[in-house]
Amino acid sequence: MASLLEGQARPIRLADIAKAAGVSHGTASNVFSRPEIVRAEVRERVKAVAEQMGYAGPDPKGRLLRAGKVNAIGVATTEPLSYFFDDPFARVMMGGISEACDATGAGIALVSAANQEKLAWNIQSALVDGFILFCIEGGSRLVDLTRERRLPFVALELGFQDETVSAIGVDNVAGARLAARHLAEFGHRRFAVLSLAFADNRTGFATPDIVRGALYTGTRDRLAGYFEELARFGIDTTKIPVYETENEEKSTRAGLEAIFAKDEPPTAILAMSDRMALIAIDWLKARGLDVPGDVSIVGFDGVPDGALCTPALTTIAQPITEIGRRAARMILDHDGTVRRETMGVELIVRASTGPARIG
Amino acid sequence: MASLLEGQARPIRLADIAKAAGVSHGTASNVFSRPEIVRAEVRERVKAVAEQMGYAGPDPKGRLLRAGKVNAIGVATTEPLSYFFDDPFARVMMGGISEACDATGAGIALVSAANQEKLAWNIQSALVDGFILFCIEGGSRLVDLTRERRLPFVALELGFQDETVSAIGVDNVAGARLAARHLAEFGHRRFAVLSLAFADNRTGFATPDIVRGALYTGTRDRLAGYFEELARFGIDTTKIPVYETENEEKSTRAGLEAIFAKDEPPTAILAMSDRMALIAIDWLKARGLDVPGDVSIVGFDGVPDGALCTPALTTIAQPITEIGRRAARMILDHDGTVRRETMGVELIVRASTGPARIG
DNA sequence: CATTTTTGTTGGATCGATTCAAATTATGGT
DNA sequence: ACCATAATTTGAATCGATCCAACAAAAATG
Repeated sequence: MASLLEGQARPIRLADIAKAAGVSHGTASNVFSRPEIVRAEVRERVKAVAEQMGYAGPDPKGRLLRAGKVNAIGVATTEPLSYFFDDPFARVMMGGISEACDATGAGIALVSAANQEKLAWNIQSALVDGFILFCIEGGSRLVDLTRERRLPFVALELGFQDETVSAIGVDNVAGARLAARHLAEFGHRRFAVLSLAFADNRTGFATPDIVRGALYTGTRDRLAGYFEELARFGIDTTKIPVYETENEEKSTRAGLEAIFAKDEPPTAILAMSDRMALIAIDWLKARGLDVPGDVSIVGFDGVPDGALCTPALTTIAQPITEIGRRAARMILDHDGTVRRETMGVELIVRASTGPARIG
Repeated sequence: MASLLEGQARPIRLADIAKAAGVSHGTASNVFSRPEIVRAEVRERVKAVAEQMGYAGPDPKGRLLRAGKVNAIGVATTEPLSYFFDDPFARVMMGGISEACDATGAGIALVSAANQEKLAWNIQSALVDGFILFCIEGGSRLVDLTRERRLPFVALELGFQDETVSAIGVDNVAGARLAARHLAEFGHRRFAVLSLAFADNRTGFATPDIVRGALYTGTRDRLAGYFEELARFGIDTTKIPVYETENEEKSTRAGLEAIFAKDEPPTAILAMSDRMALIAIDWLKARGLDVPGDVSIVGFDGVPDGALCTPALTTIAQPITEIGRRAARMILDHDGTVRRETMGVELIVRASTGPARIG
């Protein structure tokens, strides 16, 4: 008898309930998804049967296929998953995304992969209605992969000049100019730049060639902004060392070593991220250099940590939370159009910058 | 003609490709999922057709239904989604979960809901293979809801005495005793406790009645640990004010106000979370009280922020990352058994505790 | 050249639900 | 009792893939 096999772990389906309760599966379905349209008596009977058979409720896997909408947005990066919880910039951004998702009841699916094949697979198989892409390293590959899914997506924090992809970024040139002007007005004349990558997997001093061939236009624009403004102050920008890091501890410290090994060390550092700026402050302090007495430093991003460290970091603040909110909304109420938004930035003067030493 | 309707947004299905390429859907499927078993010539033809028709690749929604496995684990809480990125404890925990997920290539789906109906719906419809539950407020409801899904799940950080649910927690009694002993050995005799909730939505001084009827055994155990140990030092624990907060700014400050409004203010505070301890340090400093000179304070949890603030926080550290890793692995390689693990804790002595003032 | 093996391809069944037009039953009015 | 109308229920079709037993064609073997 079938009952002998009942012990099998086969999960109970809606159809099983329908059969057991003696109704059609259409009605059984209604009991769960639109209970008000089924007669009370029948409804209770079906529910009772379901309860008694240990039915887990309509399986979202089945529902999904029919409904089409997942009601979740995917946030993808090439960094490991922990990036979302460790990195201050990412965290603030996720805060904005969370807000927008909470407001509509949507979920968030975190997608990532260290190695390349897995990334492809994870993007291809993510159950989401759209993607928000954190384009750090390898951003272009991420975009290509995502485009194949033919789902709405927004690229964040970057310059893809590719006008066919939706993106939200900040005015990098303007922000960089703000930073440079601030330092120049303090009388600084000897600069160094802690740069983000111009292309994947690069690190070390950037030559003009590298800058010219920049894959990441965000990096390129920030540098252009720095240089344009400094040039207005009559500074020879060709002499300014630009060190590309991976925006983490090791390569940033290496960059600082290299920069300060030169003769004529800088009195002012332009860092393209708060992360690097914070590491730099730490490194300088450990070296016995005073910030801002000996060296002034301006970050970029405006992460909360910058306000808490000593000295508090002067920086170019992006409206990170707002960017996150907008990105999420772009996906949530996607209308098929490509949107490119550029947000303004703001110079926040705190304690890490001061007048250049006379001499 | 059908071609006139081609403009319609109807997405292309695998079956469409198969038809266009003149192969069966079985073969078309193989081209994407097991390309090695289909003849090169056919494979290329199908791929070309797919490319040309703008096929997005096999839709995971379809695949999912067949495959059964989502390859993602859900992390749920009753807090808003931003909790995962704001709260230090949650962040470290998510770090551990991320590690385990990265290792196996699984994704993370964040599930939450402010209001109750939405929570139910979100839990019911989350596309995941199992859940990790952050049982803060309303933990029991979260557990009940999740149980209905009949998917593997683990409850975190808590005392559910319910032995039928898998859980990972710490030895709250032992940890609390460590904290209490440390302060008692410093000669402190006047204590106050900043407590987590004993039941949902409570705040204010806890009466013995409330403690006895505690819904959250984690809170209860910590208090029991404090009291047991202090009693061994001959301290009358019935006199110790215990203030329940919601583990956030407002109620914690209210608690401190209330505690220090009493005559005989404490010289030592036992906080059941680092979060409260950190707020307390801030509050005490603002009030002109020295920590640990006037008041010593011990936290609980061991979040990274505790090491960075001034004075650095003495605390009972949980192996948070390890708990996260284990929880994730419990779901990832679930074997159908109920597992309950209790992890050890550790007293980390930093600068927020010191000898009691003589007097 | 017949027979066995190997390699590729086919198409029906299945995963677990929802939807909707049509059929059935109930209700109300005369 | 009879018919129009409203309230329920039914069952086939659909969502988009994967799996697999059966079959066909090509290659290897005797």
